[in-house]
Amino acid sequence: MSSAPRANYRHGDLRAALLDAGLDMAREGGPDAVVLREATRRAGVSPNAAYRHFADRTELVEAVSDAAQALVAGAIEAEWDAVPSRLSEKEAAHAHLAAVGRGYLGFARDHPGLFRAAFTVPSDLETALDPAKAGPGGRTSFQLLAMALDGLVAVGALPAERRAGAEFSAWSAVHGLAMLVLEGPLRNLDREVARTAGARLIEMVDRGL
Amino acid sequence: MSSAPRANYRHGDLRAALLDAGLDMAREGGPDAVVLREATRRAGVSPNAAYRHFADRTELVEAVSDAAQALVAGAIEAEWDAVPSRLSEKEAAHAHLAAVGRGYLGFARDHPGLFRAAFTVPSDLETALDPAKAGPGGRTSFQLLAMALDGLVAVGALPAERRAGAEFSAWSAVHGLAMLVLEGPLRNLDREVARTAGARLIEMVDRGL
DNA sequence: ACACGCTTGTGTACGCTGTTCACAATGGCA
DNA sequence: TGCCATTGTGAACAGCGTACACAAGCGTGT
Repeated sequence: MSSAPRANYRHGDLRAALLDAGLDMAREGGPDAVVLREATRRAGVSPNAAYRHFADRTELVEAVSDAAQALVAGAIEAEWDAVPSRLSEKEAAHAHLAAVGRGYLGFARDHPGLFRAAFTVPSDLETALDPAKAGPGGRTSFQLLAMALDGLVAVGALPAERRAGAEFSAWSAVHGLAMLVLEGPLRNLDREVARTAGARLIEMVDRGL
Repeated sequence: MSSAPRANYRHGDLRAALLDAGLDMAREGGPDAVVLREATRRAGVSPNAAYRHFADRTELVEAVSDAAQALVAGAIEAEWDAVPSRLSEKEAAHAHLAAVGRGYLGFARDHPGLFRAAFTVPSDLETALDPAKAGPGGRTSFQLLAMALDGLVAVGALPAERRAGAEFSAWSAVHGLAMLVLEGPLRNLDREVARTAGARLIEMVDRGL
């Protein structure tokens, strides 16, 4: 933010500034566009200063990824909360699953660079509960998906014996569409077509799980 | 192949040699590992020689991508051909769809670098019919998927009104799992778990399309 | 047969990247 | 007040993609 040449030798919160710059770059060009030197430049600091806060370029990218994942979780939460409250239990359960899918795909559409930074980078499932990746509501996108699936089981819309591993199937479906459209062979797919493809995909998941 | 310092000033087929080197690098580290200078080094040639055959690094990577897509198509064809011939029409149609999914996921598992090079790179759907991306049987993976879906419609296993755009849903599902496991948050998923997740995913697609 | 000229490979150079090492400023704590 | 761990700086290196000018080889027309 403050691009004025700082008075002090010390920066104040360089780590945050670098992460911020990294997020900006990821927004514009995905994880590969996160370049360490440029981040230090934007923070008004010499290149090597970064190494006091990140061991590596990859460590910076990972921090950016975590932050981006938190943004995704926030987008999903927003869709979740927008589900009308006057639905039957069963309708609500289906609606929540669809909301998770819509939130995921919507974020991918609206913030392609951040989306790719979030999910195309080292950071395994073991740490899917890491609060750093959670949204304002304190839940990660993975946890939100799991909640939706539990809801389906609770109302009898999903047989309990098919619950195990259902996250993987549902997640794969939306993630695949997002990747195909963002950086894959569906890159040039018409925006509106992509949108309806998303809707149809979510139907498939709901029906097929 | 011939690493002996060539006698001639001319190389013979430098383009093929560069592409070959590129494929090797992609095999080991995905599309990002395809580095132009290293390719020329492996071909025993000066860095700039590459520019006589590829305008860009990205053009080299695209050539590698096309070749990798052809390999994927070949893997899918192999699974397709392995479907037992003594099945009922209906069983065969389902089996062919599953074969396409298995071939896709199997290739991703066995050749992660090439898979990513194939599908995570510029090259839009418009050119999905490009023979350069076809397997030995002359069909691209996209065409094979379409054939499987047509087969389902033909035997009445898929309502005709749901046929349109079904490629996107089916493709998204398998592609998503592959990407999550290869370079996403499911990176460290146990190999066997990933395998059963793939099987379950294919069931979901078959049921939900 | 020979010279012309297009194609293909070479050499040098530039700016960019990530990263290392030795050094300097700073501020909190004894 | 003086020490010292922390945080920033400066210079340097190798590797990358790429541009420009030049050289070697081959095909062709006369």
